[in-house]
Amino acid sequence: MTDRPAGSTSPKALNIAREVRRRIVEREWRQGERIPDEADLAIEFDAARATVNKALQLLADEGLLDRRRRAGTRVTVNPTRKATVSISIVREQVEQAGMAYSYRVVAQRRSPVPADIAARLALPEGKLLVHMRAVHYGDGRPFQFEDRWINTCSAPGLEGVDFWQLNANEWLVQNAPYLHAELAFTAANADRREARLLQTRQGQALLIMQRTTWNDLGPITTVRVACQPGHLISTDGGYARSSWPRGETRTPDTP
Amino acid sequence: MTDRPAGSTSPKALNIAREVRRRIVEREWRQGERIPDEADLAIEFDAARATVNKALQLLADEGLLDRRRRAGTRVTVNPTRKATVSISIVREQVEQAGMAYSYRVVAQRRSPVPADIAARLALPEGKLLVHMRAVHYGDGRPFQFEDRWINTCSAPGLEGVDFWQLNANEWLVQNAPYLHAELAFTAANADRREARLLQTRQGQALLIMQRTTWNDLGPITTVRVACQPGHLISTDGGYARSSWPRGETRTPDTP
DNA sequence: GGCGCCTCTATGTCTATACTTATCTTGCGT
DNA sequence: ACGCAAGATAAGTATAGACATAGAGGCGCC
Repeated sequence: MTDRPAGSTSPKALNIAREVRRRIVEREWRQGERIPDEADLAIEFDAARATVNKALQLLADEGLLDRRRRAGTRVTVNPTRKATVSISIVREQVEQAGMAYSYRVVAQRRSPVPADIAARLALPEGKLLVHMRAVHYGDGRPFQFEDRWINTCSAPGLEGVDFWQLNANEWLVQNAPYLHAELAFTAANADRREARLLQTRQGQALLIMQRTTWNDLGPITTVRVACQPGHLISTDGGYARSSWPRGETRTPDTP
Repeated sequence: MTDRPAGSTSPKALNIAREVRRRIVEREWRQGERIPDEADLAIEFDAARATVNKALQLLADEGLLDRRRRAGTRVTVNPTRKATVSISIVREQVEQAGMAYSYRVVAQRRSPVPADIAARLALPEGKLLVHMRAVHYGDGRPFQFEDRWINTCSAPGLEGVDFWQLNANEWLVQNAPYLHAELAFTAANADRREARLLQTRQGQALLIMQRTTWNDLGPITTVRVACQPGHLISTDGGYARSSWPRGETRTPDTP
């Protein structure tokens, strides 16, 4: 439905990229081998060098090619492939799953940052930040529990906002675009509070997502999100801008 | 050390991207607002339209801009920002952490695929695949436990390989480049086997990474990796190729 | 032989130009 | 009023040409 990258009618650069990728995957060009230079490929594919360049850059970004000036382009030996995780606001995630979204603030107050959070934010320990805890629900069932610290200094306009009413997540996304973000995943056993708020048992393994954002004024917010048990975070396709079937296209047979 | 993107001597397209990003972050151009078209920006920045295009494409990929033909470019309302996880071979991860890598195969045999794995691979249930379990160690301590299914049909040349000796992970990376990959994270409580192999207690929360790769012949391999307790998977910076000052802009005071 | 300088090459980047394509706008005809 | 077609516009893509620059390889000097 989205599109059918029909192998020949899509943009030329993508066709070239696809063909080069094919040659690598089918081992016509093997790991570590040098491939023809841009000028030659331009002739072969009857394209301008800039177009070939674009295609090869794409594959280099994917991690399939190694390119160096003067040395030429070669197939990566131990490809470090990249996958991208898309972080959208929770409400959208929930609604996209066809559930009704709701949200409850569990606690909110200004308090001094503990050492670990301070370190993460590179702020002096004990500085007063807004600390809040909230639960996001889908169809009334707990979806995520977030424990967030907000640095009002980096989020002008935040003073007058009442997070008991407004969703901090969305307010920040819409009003405090960031320059830099860090994101990490880990797992942890649910403690008493998490178990209660996520309506599960203590000790249950939870996927933890930790996220910190900065702008030019400094750290904006750091949040630790505990996902409902069994929650899955999946990444986009194997190569950038690919438009692989959204998942359900279970190719039924494989000869 | 790495580089000093001195704000003006780096590639023109990146400078433009940086400036546009700044205008968005500092809310000169607000969410939903339409920004000047490429031609105008080209004039303003004294660049060719192609250069501006490149810059804006970059920001669109980051999720900061929404671009549509004829409609122009506007600042995304609810930016869905993307982060990328880099997946390299385990040995490199371990060695990069300054530890000595080792590896032990726990089990390997051909066996019929159970239903869940079959579904994931879109293969008929019961098909004979290579099933193996292995543990990766860093400095002798368990680092990851992997449970892998390999479809020999999609990995020609694999027949003659002895995985009791060779590292499957590396063999596959080097010999079976893929066209498409799926990657997902979740958390699970360690079962008896996992607890034993990872030298932890049963019930310990583990970060689970599930990965499946495909080439044009079909599914190649699917693997479920259980990481050592506390393991953190972190993503690259908030925007592509960013190089945030690794520490000096620590605004020490915030009035 | 080893070190450093020079050269030449393949990629990196930009430009000006042109054409394509999606889609918003306008205006015409009924 | 309404629907539809024509036009205009902004992004998408490609191209030829140019210059910049990293860096591999060769040369010569000591």
